[in-house]
Order: sequence, then C-alpha cells, then structure tokens
Amino acid sequence: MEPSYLCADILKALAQPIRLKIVELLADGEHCVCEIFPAIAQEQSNTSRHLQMMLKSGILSQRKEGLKIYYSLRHPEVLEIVHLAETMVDHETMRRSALVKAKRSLPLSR
Amino acid sequence: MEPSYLCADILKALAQPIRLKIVELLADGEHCVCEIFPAIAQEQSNTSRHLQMMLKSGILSQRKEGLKIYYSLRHPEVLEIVHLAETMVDHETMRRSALVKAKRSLPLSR
DNA sequence: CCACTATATGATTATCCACTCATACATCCT
DNA sequence: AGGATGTATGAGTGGATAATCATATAGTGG
Repeated sequence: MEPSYLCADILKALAQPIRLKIVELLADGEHCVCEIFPAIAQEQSNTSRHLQMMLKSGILSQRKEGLKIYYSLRHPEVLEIVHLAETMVDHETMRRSALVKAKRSLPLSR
Repeated sequence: MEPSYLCADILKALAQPIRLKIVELLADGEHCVCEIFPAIAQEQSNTSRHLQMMLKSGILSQRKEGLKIYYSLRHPEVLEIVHLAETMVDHETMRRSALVKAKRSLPLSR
C-alpha cells in the first residue's frame, strides 16, 4: 500500500510496447477489444490480458455494451506521460547521433 | 530501434519502486553510489545494477571524480513523469475510498 | 435451445528481472 | 608496492512477465 509501489505499478502498466500502442489507440477515445487486437496485430487473448492488466492498475476503464466491452483511458495524465517519454526519446536519439558524428572527427573522447 | 521500444525502455527504467526512490533522491542534484545505497537501504551491488540500468536507458548521466561516481538525472522530463504518476495515484486513492464509502450505503453498485 | 460472436481465463512455456554473494576493477594514500 | 575505499560485474536463484493454445463465460439472434 506504499505510494511508491502504486506509482511504479502505473508506470509498469505503460512500460511495454504493446500496451503503449493500446494507449495511443485509445488516445482518440474508447475502443472495444475486437477493434483493438487487429489494430495492434496481436492475438485476442494476449490483448485481453494486457487490457486487464491496465484496468487493474487503474489507468483504463471499462464500459459494457451488449457483447462488446469498450475500454478507455481513465486519466489524461497517461497521455502526458507518454508524450514526455517520447520527447526524451527524441532528445536521446539526437544526442546519440551527435556523439557518433563527434567520434568520427575526435576519436576516443567520452 | 523502433520508437515504441525506446519509449517503453524509458518508462521501464522508472517502473520500479527502488528506481523511483533513486530518482526522487536525485531530484535535488547529483549523488554518488556511496550516498545512494544507504539512503535507499539497499546493497551496494543492487544499487549499482539499478543505476547501470537507468544509465543505459538514457535517463541518468555519470560523472567520475576520483573514486566516486556521481549520477544525476539527464532529463527534467523524468521528474514530470513521476509527478504525473503520483497525481494519478492520488486520484485513484480518492476514487477507491469514495467507492468503498458508496458501497456501504448502496451495496452491489458498479 | 442452438449456433455465433465477443471477451476472459487456466495451464504451460520461455524469457526476463531483482536480488545476493563473491570477486574484480579502479583510484587514492602512505 | 600494498592497503583501503568506491564501484561494477559474473554466477546463481526465485519469482514475475508475456505469449500461446485451448477452453470457459456471457450476450445475441435465429
């Protein structure tokens, strides 16, 4: 019940490529499982497990309509987090390519 | 090399209670391993592994000074991400306690 | 009731993670 | 050089995670 564990659980729910794709898919609103799993090219069962995992960690919510179950993002913060992480990836990518370039002219520097 | 993998790696580097503690410790500036591992009550070797992991994922940087190696946060976005996750934990905690309260007066609702 | 569709879950497997202990490596001091 | 300190890493272990296949559950329509 310690806060750092809960916080880590939320981040863990986002720290997986397939789950990130699901989050990006849900960025424009709710979708049901039968829409999600073809869109991310995964098996239905695997998709369902990832959705359950995110639901339990509190970042998704569920809405049932007939046979279908629609999932959606519960907190706008999730998208902000993903966006910040993408910003960091961009910075890192630029930094690394700059390092490679620098190494070509100034070998053995760190 | 796909972007969603890199993004997931960054989030994975934050999605662990001990690493979150390290990040919070580094929020006020650089610290060396010998300061960090007693502060988070972990073995030196385990602490070092977590630091290496975060270094490789790109969220930390290293500075050597004599025997000591000082680690620091490379991107301010990391703190923003942790802060957003904490905000979500607060919202979830409030929601859940509200649900419990509601259940006591209106049992069997969802 | 039966067939059909949508979703969840048990069981299994392979892989990854966190941790520990011991040890190596690097740097400093005398 | 030798001892002390700070950090990293190899090897081993137990436990978590992700994926798959098969099956169960639940709602829908004939």
